[in-house]
Amino acid sequence: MIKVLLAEDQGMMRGALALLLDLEEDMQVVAQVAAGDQIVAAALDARPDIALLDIELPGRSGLDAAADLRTELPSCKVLIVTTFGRPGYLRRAMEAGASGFLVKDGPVEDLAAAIRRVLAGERVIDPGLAAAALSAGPNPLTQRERDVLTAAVDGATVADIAGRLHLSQATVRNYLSAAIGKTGTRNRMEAVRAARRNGWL
Amino acid sequence: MIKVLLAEDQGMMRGALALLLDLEEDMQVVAQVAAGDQIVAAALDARPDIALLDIELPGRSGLDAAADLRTELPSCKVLIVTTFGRPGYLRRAMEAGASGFLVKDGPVEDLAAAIRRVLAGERVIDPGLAAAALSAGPNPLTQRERDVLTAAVDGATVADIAGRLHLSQATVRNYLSAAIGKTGTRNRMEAVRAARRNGWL
DNA sequence: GTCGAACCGTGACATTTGTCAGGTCGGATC
DNA sequence: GATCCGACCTGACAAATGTCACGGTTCGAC
Repeated sequence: MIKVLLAEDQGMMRGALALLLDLEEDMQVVAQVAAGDQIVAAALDARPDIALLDIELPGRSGLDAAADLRTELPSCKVLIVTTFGRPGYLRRAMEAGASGFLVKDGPVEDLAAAIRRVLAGERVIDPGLAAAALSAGPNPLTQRERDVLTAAVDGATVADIAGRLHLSQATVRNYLSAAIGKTGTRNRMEAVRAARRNGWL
Repeated sequence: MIKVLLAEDQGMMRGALALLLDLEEDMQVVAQVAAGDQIVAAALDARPDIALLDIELPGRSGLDAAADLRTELPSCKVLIVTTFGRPGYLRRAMEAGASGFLVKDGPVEDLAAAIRRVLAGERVIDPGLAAAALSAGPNPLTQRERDVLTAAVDGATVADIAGRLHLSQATVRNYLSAAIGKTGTRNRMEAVRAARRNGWL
């Protein structure tokens, strides 16, 4: 019997997937969590064979939780199941030790199949997405550039960001300018969108 | 037997919900579509008793499709099932003739229950969300202000927007300024976010 | 027929933003 | 030790943005 942990913040999605997986004769959902910072504790308690992790979760990113899981419970495989097939996400998932990366666009049948393949030792990755991740290259942004960009997502002014990050306004502008240059965009909003699309934030 | 139409762009979610509803003895999913502009055609073909519509769909908004359905197939009830419980969405859904408004956060059991209640003639609306919709008030933005704001979401410059909407740059700035004023924000990005949060776009 | 509201425009102004050319400092790497 | 790179900073400049006051048209409501 395959024991599954399910981390997904959307209640309806979580419930539907749990119900669906429990219908499989050889699978059983032994833990369900809605927040990223509950994943490790729930896994240590329920001892699943595999963890299905969404990426964008409240509390802690599924990618960070995946890395934690690899050290805290190495016997548990990790399968990332996410809405957004972003190149940077895939790259980070692999670096975090995930065994598979599935986007929620595909048919439901893929899910149980992916679980079985991962448990059989395979790596499950969408071929098109893998190609996109390779062609997109690694994240060109430095840590500080990411910080400044993420602080700019909600329309904060330079003064806001400078205050939040304890930087000079001129420095913030320089980082923003660098990020705009590296993303090949024209202003901070385009830079934010480009960085998000690639999973660089 | 309750015949259900399902409109949802995320394949995994759509499949899981269909499977789940088909498990109910008195329900049957007679049509599944992934795009908003296929809803009416599919409904006229399959003649469902109720249509579950997501709002943010490719092709055509679920809210617009709901209005179409009310005229093309009045016997079919509409239940909006969406990720985002935005006040403006709820208001528009009611104006479009929807019988219910459900957010995907809640437990799956709510879905079948909501369908049955709608078919029984009830209106199904989250009480907290209804209160929020009332307190938020109606959409204060004019049509043109909405146009300009939506054209600004991707970080387009004033010149871009003016070109896309065939307006003078000065006019665009005036509309943006008005939208910023009405939303009580400080710049166009905050205005966009505020308008989106309220479902005014 | 008057009124208000939405629509579209102009011109001028202060502020914010993006760019560029510099400089300091610490930690890798060779 | 020289050389890179990233983290910080400064100052100055042009461009974009946001605000304001003002004008005009159209259209529906009262």
